[in-house]
Amino acid sequence: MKIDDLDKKILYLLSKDSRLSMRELAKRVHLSSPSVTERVRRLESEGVLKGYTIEIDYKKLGFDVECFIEVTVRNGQYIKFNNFINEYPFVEFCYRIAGKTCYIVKLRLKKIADIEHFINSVNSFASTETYVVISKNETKSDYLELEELI
Amino acid sequence: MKIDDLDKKILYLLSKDSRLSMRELAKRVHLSSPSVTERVRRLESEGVLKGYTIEIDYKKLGFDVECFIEVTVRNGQYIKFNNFINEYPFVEFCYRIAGKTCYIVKLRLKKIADIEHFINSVNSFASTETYVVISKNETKSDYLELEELI
DNA sequence: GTTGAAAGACACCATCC
DNA sequence: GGATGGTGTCTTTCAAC
Repeated sequence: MKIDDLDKKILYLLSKDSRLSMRELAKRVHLSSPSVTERVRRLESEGVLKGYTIEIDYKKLGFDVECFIEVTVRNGQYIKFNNFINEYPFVEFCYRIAGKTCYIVKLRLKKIADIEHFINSVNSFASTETYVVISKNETKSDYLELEELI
Repeated sequence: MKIDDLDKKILYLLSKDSRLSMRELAKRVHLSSPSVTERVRRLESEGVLKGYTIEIDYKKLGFDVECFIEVTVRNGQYIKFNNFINEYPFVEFCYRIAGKTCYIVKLRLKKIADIEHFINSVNSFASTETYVVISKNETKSDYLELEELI
C-alpha cells in the first residue's frame, strides 16, 4: 500500500484527537471531506489504522506502580508461561525477545507488594529479574517522520 | 475522585472505540446521553481520560523492527542521556528504572541495522544491552477490573 | 438522574472536474 | 486522483422535571 504525506498527516492528527470529524480533519489537511473520508476508510481497511482508542491515566485509577520483569523460562516450559501470561491480569504487554532473557513483561499494579504475587506465580517454571519504574522520559516518537510536514 | 463501575465501563467502551457518540455510549451503558456526556466530561477534566488516540500498525509503515535497550549511564552523565533520548527519533518510550540498569528504552526501527546508530550514539556516555523483539504475546490487561461488568 | 425538542453538524451520495 | 452541493440522519445541548 502506498502511503503518502497526506495519509501520514491524517494519522498524526487522529493520533492527537481520534474524535475529529471527517469534516474537521478535511479542513486541517486542506482537502474535501469525501476525499479525507475515503483515505481514512482505506487506512482502516488496509490495517494501518488498527483502531480508535483512548489514553487512560492509570495512576488515577489506583495503579501507582509500573514495573518491567524479565522472565527466563526453565526447562523449555514455554507453553506453561504463555498460558500463564495470557491469563494474568494487569499485564500491559509481554514480548518474546532475542537476548539474555526469554520475555520482557510490563505490569501495572496498585502497590509494590503485588509484584511478589507475579514472581511467586512463575517461580516454579521461570526465573525473573525485576525493574521498578521511577519515572518516564519525554520522547519524540516521530514514527510518521512528519517533522517537516506540520 | 470517585470512579464507579459505570465510569469504568465508559472508559472500557471508549478504549475499544473512542469515536463512539455520546448517544451510542449512553445506549450501551443504559443511561441517558446527558448523563453520559457529563460523566465523560468529568473523566476528561479529572485527567483520568487523558486523550483520544488511534492504534497504528507500524509494520505497515515500514517499521519492522522493535527492540528493547537497557541503558547504563556512566560517570553520572544523566543529563546528557536525558537530552539525547528526548531528541532521538523512533523511541516508543524510555523509563528510568530501579534495578540493574538505569533506563529501559523501546525503539521501533525500519531495519536491524538501525540499532547500531542508537548504540553508537550513546556509547560515549553509556553502555547498552539490546533485546530484539521476536513476537508479542496476547495479554488481558484488565486494569479496569471489568470482567464481571461486561 | 430523565425526557423531549431544536439547532446545528455530520456523513453520504451523486455528480462533476 | 480530487471537489461541490443537496439530503436526511445523527448528535449535542438545553430547559424542565
